Amino acid sequence: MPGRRPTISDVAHRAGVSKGAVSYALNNRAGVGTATRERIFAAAHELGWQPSHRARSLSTSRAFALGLIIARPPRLLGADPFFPSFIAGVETVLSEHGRALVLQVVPDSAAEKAGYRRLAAEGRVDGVFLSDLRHDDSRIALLEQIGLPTVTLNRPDGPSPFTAVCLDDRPGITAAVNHLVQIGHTRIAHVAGPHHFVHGRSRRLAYEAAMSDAGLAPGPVAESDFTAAGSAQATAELLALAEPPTAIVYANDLMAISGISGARQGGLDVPGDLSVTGFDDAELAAYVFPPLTTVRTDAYAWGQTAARVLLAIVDGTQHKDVDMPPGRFVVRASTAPPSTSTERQRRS
Amino acid sequence: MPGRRPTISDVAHRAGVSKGAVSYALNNRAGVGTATRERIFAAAHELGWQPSHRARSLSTSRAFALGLIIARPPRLLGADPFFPSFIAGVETVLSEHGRALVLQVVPDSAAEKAGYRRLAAEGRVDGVFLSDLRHDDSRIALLEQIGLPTVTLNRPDGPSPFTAVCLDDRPGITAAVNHLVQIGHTRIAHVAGPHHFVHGRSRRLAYEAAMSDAGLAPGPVAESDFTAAGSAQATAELLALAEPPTAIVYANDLMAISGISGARQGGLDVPGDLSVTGFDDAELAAYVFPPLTTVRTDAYAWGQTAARVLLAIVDGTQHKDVDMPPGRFVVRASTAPPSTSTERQRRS
DNA sequence: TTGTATGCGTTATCAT
DNA sequence: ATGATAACGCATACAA
Repeated sequence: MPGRRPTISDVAHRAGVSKGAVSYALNNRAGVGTATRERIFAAAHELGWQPSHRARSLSTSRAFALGLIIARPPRLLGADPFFPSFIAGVETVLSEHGRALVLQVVPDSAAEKAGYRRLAAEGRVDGVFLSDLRHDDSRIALLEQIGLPTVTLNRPDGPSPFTAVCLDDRPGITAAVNHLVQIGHTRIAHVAGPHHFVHGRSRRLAYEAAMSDAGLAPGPVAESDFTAAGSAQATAELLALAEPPTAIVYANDLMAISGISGARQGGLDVPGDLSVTGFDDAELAAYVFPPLTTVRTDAYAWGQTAARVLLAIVDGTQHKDVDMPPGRFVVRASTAPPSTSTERQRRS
Repeated sequence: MPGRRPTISDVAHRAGVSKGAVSYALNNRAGVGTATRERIFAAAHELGWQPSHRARSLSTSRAFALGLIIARPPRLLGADPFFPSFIAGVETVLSEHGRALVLQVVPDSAAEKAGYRRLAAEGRVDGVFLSDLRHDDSRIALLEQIGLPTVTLNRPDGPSPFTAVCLDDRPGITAAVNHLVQIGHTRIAHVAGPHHFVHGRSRRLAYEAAMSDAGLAPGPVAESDFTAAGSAQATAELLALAEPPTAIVYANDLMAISGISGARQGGLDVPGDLSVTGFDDAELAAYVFPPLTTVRTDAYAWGQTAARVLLAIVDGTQHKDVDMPPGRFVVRASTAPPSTSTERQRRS
């Protein structure tokens, strides 16, 4: 039989035992004597046998794969450093466990739901990561109904039967506001992500709380969409106010970088006339001008942990929620004390 | 039989025919009479039957999935807008065809090879996309030996049995150089990607050819690594030369943006003292200061085409190489005529 | 057209 | 406790 890959029957034949025995032995399960077990191992090794993933999948009704669906306009996807890093983290764990990652990228939420249905119906995956949580997220109910094991990235704001792996973004935002307050800013604005995203909302709330805690009225908030284009518009609006902010806390780096450019385009100096903070600490953040003060989050580690938790759940283990260490605030050169108010007035 | 999903046998039973007949009917193949065919369709519909992906996989020895392995340091992955867009394009096609994408992210080339072996050995995928081609790419031989159907993104510089889907980056680079020459630059440098990458090399060669064609000696070239950090160093080296360039053609946007910052950090004005061009046209390119003159490539369309071609190949169709329309040169504000030489001398 | 064998590993059942 | 046997899952190919 040249070329044909050896099957479990071949191994059984060679070892002079039954298929069943081989299966038990190779899966390290009781019911096989030590001597036979060794004979089976030897035979398997000599034949170069390795299990057929497909046959295994069929007989165990498992996919040995996990799924991730990303719902974003494709062109914008590239701008966000989160997913690639997250996926890389997931991968390191999955590959150790012989699991694969099935990835889907869809343009909108409707396609996303169809995607989950399909992954489940076809049995492509044993579980999924649920990211970019939304306010009153309808995907929770869908996944529960489908019965697909799920790990959510952060905690949904509604009821959820799923384990959550969380990376609290509030401390980072709080640190940013506190830093700005400490160096003398009082008119601190926020460019938020969409409020229908849990992380858009939670960062905004953290900003508002930190402002209040500092005895300041939460300044103007412009809701944007995490994109550079959206930020350009939001920033322009804020800077056009009668009393423009002296500092802006952005909900991610991409918007912050775009914001810096917008300010400069408008003739402002950063950080002289406007301080800026970001969130994520993308690679580029340290290499823009001025280097961006931001919050470093470890998406890679998040991916690793989420993968481990989901694997455990898929294997039937209960798992309680996990909290990742929150992001660390990194001060670079895009923040500085505000110029004196007379100077500001002259400019605006 | 509550809860159990209907099998092909159930359908056969209900329609009063054999399993085989059902299979033929449902796959629209000859050998089933019209009347029976309709009976079978009705039965399948009533039972809500849908084919089991796993059983199909086993019996057809196909995975109904395609693979992509990305070998990059995870943290840097997020910076490059190419893969997310490419993947999104791939996905749109695959989902139409009921195929999945299996993604692997690995830190280095050794892990990548192991990855291909595993995908093939486990029969996880029916074919793969080969990206980030390298000079004398050893993966070609590996994939050929494994016998995994493959589509390469761009043409390898060695012999290759695989179909290539190409997006020529040379016209874009040529356009960038020509543009700079036209507005008066003569000392035009290049920050290249690693030469062991085909696209690092080809962009450099295009730069050199364009310079020669313009009657200019190809200026200094700094080989870098496509990252912001690498670019910062390369840019610093170029600007420290006795005769620093008045313009730099970068091999990608990320390096260009970092380069702009580096120049500004060094007290130079962009584009006043230094013109800069990029490559990719990432979303951010239009929203940095100054907005980046660059080459827009359509990674999304590239992904779609590559997916279609690979699907055809996997289905047994021969396919000849495909050429995508090359990137379009987009002029923004990071390029301008050079300042007079006296002004430059004063600065340097 | 139909019945049956095939692909492959897992697992429940049975005999020792 | 150890091992054999057979059923299972499901679509497809092929002989009947």
